[in-house]
Amino acid sequence: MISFTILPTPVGAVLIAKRDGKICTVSIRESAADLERMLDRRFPREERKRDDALLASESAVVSAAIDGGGHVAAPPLELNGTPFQQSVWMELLKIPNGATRSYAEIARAIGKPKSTRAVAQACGANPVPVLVPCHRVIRNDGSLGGYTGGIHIKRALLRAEGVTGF
DNA sequence: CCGGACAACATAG
DNA sequence: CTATGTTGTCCGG
Repeated sequence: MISFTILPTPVGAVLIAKRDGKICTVSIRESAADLERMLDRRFPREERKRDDALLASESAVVSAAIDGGGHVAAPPLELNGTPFQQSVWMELLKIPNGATRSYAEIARAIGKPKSTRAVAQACGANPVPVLVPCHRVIRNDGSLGGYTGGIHIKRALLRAEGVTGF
């Protein structure tokens, strides 16, 4: 059973889904309809129910994070993935609000300095964007790199955190 | 500065 | 096994 909520934000419609008391998905799309479709793909044959009240506190955290300045502790996350992906996501959680890292730095941090590109893939596979700050990972040369759903979202998130120079 | 070639690697199909 | 990608480095223009 998946409980979810949808909230409007400056970067688009955001869906937050919870299962067994932990956040399993955060998704940013143009419209609520796109989000519903995303749920169909990611959780086929899984009972889903919208419950805004249940996800009220999480909504506040995500909204604060998107607007910047939010410093509420991240809620429990359900991070299912390969061992490699999990190590990358754990590393991303260590990046302070307003700071950035390069893909190469993350690769070094997890002990696999040559896996920079694989790190980028793991970022793209992050099921919980915003809460796991994959948007704080940029290129070595200072350019933004890419972002699932569009770099405009990545730009907006970074700018909201006060990151400059891009 | 800009484009092209290529190395390196986890994942998906 | 092959293709791909949120990279990085090197080499010519």
